[in-house]
Amino acid sequence: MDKQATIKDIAKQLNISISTVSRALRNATDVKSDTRKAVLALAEELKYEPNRLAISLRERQTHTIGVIVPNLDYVLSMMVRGIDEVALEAGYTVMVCQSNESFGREIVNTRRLLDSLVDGFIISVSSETKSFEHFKKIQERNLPLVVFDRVTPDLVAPSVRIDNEEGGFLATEHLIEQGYKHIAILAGPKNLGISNKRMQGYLNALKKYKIKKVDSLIIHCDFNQDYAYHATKELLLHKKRPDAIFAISDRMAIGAMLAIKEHGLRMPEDIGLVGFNNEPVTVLVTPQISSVDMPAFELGKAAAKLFIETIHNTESVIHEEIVLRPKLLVRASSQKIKIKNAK
Amino acid sequence: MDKQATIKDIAKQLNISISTVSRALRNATDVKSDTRKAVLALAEELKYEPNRLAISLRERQTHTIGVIVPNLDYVLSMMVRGIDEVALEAGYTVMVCQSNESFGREIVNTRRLLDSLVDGFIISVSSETKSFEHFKKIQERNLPLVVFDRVTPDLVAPSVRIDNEEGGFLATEHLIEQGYKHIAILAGPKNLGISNKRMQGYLNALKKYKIKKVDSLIIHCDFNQDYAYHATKELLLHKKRPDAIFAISDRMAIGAMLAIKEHGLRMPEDIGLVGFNNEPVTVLVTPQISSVDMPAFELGKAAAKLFIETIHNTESVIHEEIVLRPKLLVRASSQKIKIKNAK
DNA sequence: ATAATTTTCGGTATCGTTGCCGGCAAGGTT
DNA sequence: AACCTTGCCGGCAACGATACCGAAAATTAT
Repeated sequence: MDKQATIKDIAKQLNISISTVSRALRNATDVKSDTRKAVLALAEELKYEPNRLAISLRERQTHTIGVIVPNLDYVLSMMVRGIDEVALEAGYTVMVCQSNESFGREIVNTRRLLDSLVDGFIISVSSETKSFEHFKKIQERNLPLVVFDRVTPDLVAPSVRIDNEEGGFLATEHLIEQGYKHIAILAGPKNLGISNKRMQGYLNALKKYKIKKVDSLIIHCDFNQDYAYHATKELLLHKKRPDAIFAISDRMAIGAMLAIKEHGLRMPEDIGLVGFNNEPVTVLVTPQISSVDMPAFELGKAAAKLFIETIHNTESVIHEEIVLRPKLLVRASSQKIKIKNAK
Repeated sequence: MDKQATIKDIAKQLNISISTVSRALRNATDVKSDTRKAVLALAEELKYEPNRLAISLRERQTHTIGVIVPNLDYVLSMMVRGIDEVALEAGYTVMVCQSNESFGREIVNTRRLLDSLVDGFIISVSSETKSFEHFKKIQERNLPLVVFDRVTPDLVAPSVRIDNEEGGFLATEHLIEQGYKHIAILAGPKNLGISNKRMQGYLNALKKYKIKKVDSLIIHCDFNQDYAYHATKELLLHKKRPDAIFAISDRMAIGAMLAIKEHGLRMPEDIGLVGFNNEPVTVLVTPQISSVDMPAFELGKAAAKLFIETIHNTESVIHEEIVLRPKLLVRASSQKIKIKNAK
């Protein structure tokens, strides 16, 4: 049972030609119904399965999508699940690679997937990435490339993301409405578009409410809990410490929360906190953390749909840009003004 | 630039035969150094890349590993990262599929990966799975199959896991030593081996300390937070409620914690709690949850190493079984006896 | 019965690559 | 000078499948 049966085995056993067998298995025409029956019966018996490699080699497509993500945290793994869902439905298999937020690893992954002859890419770029040559190589080969979540203007491609600017705005406006005056922002690396957009929303909100932007309240640090923790500790030592923090990810919000607690401050009374992504952990900690909800699963599905669409319109290059709207979920960490008539 | 250059293009341009080009590119022997130089130069210029499909078709192997996991939560995504790490190093690319804890989905995934002609599988079975025919199909084709984390005796294959029995024992013994008397266990579905093993450890500890097993303290529920929450709520309504709970996963421990808090009980004074996996969330909640540490990344690496080993020893069927040892991390949720001279 | 048509099938090329074999020329050995 | 080695290269087959073309067989028309 070691070797898989091939079309040739069937042909030999039935004493007919290979081409006839092939036709009997796929094409409806050009084959007598008796022979077809015989072929199908034997194929069943031998557990014949067409060899995808051979077909792929001929057709020059593998029905495989290369997906590169910076990591597989809660949000991204939800997105991948969305991608998977749609891709499977459309007859595609997904190869997921993690870049671990490393530029070098991203290049290796791209190369590997190109080698594997995937039919195209769905990508979320690493936070370390500042050059996009490796992705442009994909486009030079005329392979479809969809960017999701972490979108950047440096890479022109169909994309799916949420409106990060609006998300940042919602979070900040909410803090302002709650009466916070000195609102800090924990942003990511300066080259990370997603971070810049959220910060732009933050700035827009300040402007709308005529609050002066204070540079020392704008912190750039790595996109993770530890850095956020240390950045917040420093922030709280300022002579005029912030009375609210908008962290552009929940991971960072958690880091901030730990620092705040260590500093003996109460949330939301002494300091307000809003995160981003609405990860499940936000409702597990005390106080629960307000967060901008990210429709991750839907976003993944949209990305895969856009990919399928792109691959079917190989001729007309479309550069669609899908933008989903985020919404703010207010929780204890930022609700200073108690609601009187709560439902 | 649409089509990738092939060996044939090089041959034509240099007016030499295809085989010579092939030899120039790989084999060191049998080709004049002048011609080799010319070939390499032209290959460089045309950005020649060997077509993996053609090679795979010939060699009958794709250098791809199919990985099927029930989900991509923290623990599993760490394991996948470990697998990825080792696989990449060894020249393999990984295709990750999520079964979403669904039996049907697992079958579809297996079939897809078999179709894609992966060289073998590294699998963690879904909690819903009771029949293993789809996996046995893999073995019938003589493809290497390594099972990790969720191992089951129904599927004979090389495997990597932690000693779940020991983990369960450590957790339970610790609770006993802290003076808890009525220790409940939140276990998973009855067909989930990983759960049964941890429960066996729990029973072993009870036996060692001559504590009678009470059936009403043994709860089977689905492997997630919600079910654990509801199960715990019920548990706490018993006339003789438990004074400690061992949850066989941190997710379930979180569910239990929520129910405990809602019930107005204090941890660790009124009730002790120990989880399993040592997910980061355990130190974010209040009180911090004691947990049995799972060396997830290492386990993933070990699984991939075992896979590589298996694939290189195709002749001698090895059924190695690697067991990593867990260790207990004691935190506030279960530390009733305060340590006097803490460091 | 013969011609015209339709059905059914086999042969061949192709996808891109490599392994095997055989051939030819240059150089070395008796 | 006849033989043998070695270096270098091209042709062919094969991996598994399908598309295309033309031919044989079967059917229909004349």
